[in-house]
Amino acid sequence: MLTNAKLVHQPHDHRRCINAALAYAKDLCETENLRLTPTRESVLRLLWQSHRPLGAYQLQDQLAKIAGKPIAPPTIYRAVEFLLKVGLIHRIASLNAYIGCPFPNSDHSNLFMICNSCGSVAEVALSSINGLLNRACEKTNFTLQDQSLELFGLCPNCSSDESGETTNSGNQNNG
Amino acid sequence: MLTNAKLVHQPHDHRRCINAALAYAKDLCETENLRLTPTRESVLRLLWQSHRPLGAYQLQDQLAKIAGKPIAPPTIYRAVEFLLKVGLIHRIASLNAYIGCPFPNSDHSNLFMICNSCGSVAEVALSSINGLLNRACEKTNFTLQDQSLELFGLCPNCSSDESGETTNSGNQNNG
DNA sequence: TTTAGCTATGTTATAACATAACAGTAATTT
DNA sequence: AAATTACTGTTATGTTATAACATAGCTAAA
Repeated sequence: MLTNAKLVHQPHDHRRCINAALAYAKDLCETENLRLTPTRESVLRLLWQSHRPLGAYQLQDQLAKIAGKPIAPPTIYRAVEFLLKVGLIHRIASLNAYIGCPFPNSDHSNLFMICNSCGSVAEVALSSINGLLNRACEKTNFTLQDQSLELFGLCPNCSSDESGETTNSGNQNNG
Repeated sequence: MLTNAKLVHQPHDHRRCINAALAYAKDLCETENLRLTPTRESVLRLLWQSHRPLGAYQLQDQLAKIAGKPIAPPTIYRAVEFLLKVGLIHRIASLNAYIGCPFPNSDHSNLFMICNSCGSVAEVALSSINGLLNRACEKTNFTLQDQSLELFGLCPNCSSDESGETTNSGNQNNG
């Protein structure tokens, strides 16, 4: 089971996450002859500023601050579209939000664990899940092309919270 | 594996689907002391008119026709909220759309097979999936509360279509 | 049988998410 | 340098969802 769950829920040097993601992205774009333009790089960086997903309009606000000028929605959606296409980020459908992909180089199952309390999202790649899903699809003659698996609940930090806290701005460790 | 996949993708007497869903809903509401008001019943009926999900504004249009007067969005969202809460329908997050639940009385995994071509949606309840997901959550100390598992691809009918058809209004059997 | 409380609906406005369409600019190829 | 392609800017609009407040109708206790 490949996952960034431990990392997401523990204090860590978050600059490493950002740097690793950026380095990978630059490398990928170089070898694939893709253009990691300033806008795209900024959006990717923003999506790696925490382990919580950001919506398009949150990205818009933050990018506008960085750029020092207003940014229109299409700019964000174009950057997001590119990053999705090349597999550097994911869209969390149930949240209408986007998050950096922690293992963009590996086949994985798009399985997300979304904390209802602090909003953190960990990703899990689990080949046994894919096996089961493939078998279910075969049985029903469904040709599988893509998938979105989203789990909702409480992350380890929020689970152990006896405080009954239900805010979304809680005790996450973003590094 | 509990599924309505075969039914969804074969010609069938669709009135049975509608009648069964309505009968179950009425029974449930009676025994649980809930109110299946005319609006709620209409929305449920609309969601059972085919095995494709409907968006809130599609429901709005169709309900307005039935009612012979304009219907405002909150009316739809309230009915949908109720039906979701009592487990009679599901929300397909990736489509922002709603569909009747084919086995509302059983614990299931909220696993959907969504046809990219004709838009049909079949539901599958697979306890082995739930087992795997539960184990993955235990391993990572994630407290699972809810889930949304959405598979995209081609249904049996559209898979066997050699025509390369990509419309969304295709050859589905709604009964 | 009215009044208090609760549930559901009506209504208006707006928030939040996403894209169409077209103009302009920058990089790349020829 | 011209042609081509990829990217960005800009305006407008489409689509999905909810906030806030008013009204109506049911239910149960006094």
